[in-house]
Amino acid sequence: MTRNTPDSLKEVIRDFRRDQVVDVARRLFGDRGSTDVSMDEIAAEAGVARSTVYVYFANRDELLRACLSGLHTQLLEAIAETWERDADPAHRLERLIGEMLAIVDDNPAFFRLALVTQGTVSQGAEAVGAELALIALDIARLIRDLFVQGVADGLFAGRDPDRATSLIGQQVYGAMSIRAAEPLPESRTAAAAETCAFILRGLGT
Amino acid sequence: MTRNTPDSLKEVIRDFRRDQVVDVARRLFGDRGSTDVSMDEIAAEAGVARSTVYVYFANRDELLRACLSGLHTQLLEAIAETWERDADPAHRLERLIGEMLAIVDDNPAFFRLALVTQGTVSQGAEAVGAELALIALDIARLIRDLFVQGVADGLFAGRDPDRATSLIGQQVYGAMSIRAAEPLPESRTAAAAETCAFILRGLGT
DNA sequence: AATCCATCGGACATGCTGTCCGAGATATTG
DNA sequence: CAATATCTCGGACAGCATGTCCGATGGATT
Repeated sequence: MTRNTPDSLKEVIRDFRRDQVVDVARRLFGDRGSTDVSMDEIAAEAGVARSTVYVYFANRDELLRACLSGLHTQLLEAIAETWERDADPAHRLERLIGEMLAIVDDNPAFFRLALVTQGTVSQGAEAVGAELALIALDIARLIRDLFVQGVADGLFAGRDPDRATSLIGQQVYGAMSIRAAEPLPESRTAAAAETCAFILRGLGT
Repeated sequence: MTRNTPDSLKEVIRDFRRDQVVDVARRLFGDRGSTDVSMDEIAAEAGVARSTVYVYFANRDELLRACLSGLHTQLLEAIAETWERDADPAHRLERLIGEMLAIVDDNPAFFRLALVTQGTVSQGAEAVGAELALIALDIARLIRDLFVQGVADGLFAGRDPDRATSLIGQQVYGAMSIRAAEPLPESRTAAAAETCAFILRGLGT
């Protein structure tokens, strides 16, 4: 048992330390565009001993998972912020796409990495895959709600919401992936508008 | 210099041996849904010594590249076969999408792997990325031609072909990626028809 | 002053990659 | 048959990374 420090404070400290390492790792992964960074290097860059990293993360995969988890919250926060501000489905869709693309632009290399890791490329990335699946689920839910509302508003033609969600999701997913791979992507707002218009035409009344 | 065997024959033999190993590797990668298979294992499964594998492939990455290269030719052959058979752009598009999805269905795990590797997840996967980029370029060219022809036929609204290609590519890319991740994808022809119809509406006149 | 605790730094076992080389098998050629 | 070229094998080896472990250190608490 801890003598003096209450457990809650201990957890705060722990989280702080973890974040410290995660930030460094994410930067290195992103810079290099690859998870191929040794734990030695991460530890050195973070200014801690390698063994200390293992105090906070059971292994490499858990560290990677923590990096992606940050992406998740970052995305959800960005969307939530603008979600309530505009009730019009068309605008919401455009905003949603814009925010997603913003995440990509924020760190293309790391995003590419995120997509990549989903497919389980390196050893035991199931945990990472699960993390990504959560994000995808959240987004899919948002898109589905948006579509249903759009149908009610007469913006979209009435069809199976799940199929529509799938089509929209495909387009957005593709747009993000391709943007992440592009060396010099076009203007984000233009790209978002274009993609949004395409979807509206494709599913419109 | 070779005494008896002509160089061309030597190359045939070499290619045959290479294919032998590539087939095994592709199967193992696919089965496991990960490139995390040791060279030992691949060699053992192929029934050759590990050192022999290194006679035919300089390193792991080259082996991986060879695996993806097979995917490339497989895809191009499948498309070429049906490409000339139908001149109508709408049908061509549906065929194209159908063929792409067929590739995915053929070995979802390996295709996921291919997508994944593109992003350079493991050490020195630039070569692999280049291989994938070639495929993407080929497909993009096909799509672009298709679009231009479609505009001439009055099927598509006239707009910047590059942007249109990008939008179509995004949709197809997304459809493939998501299908590869789906445990139980819907009927391939239905999916292809749906995606094609969506694109036609989105870009139609 | 005594004690706790996070961190350090390094040793260690394990596993994989890529290199190298001698031994043996096989087929070709004179 | 004998000589030779060529392929493959199997194992040794160095290098590097991961993950575990533990004694030493130094700062903070009581």
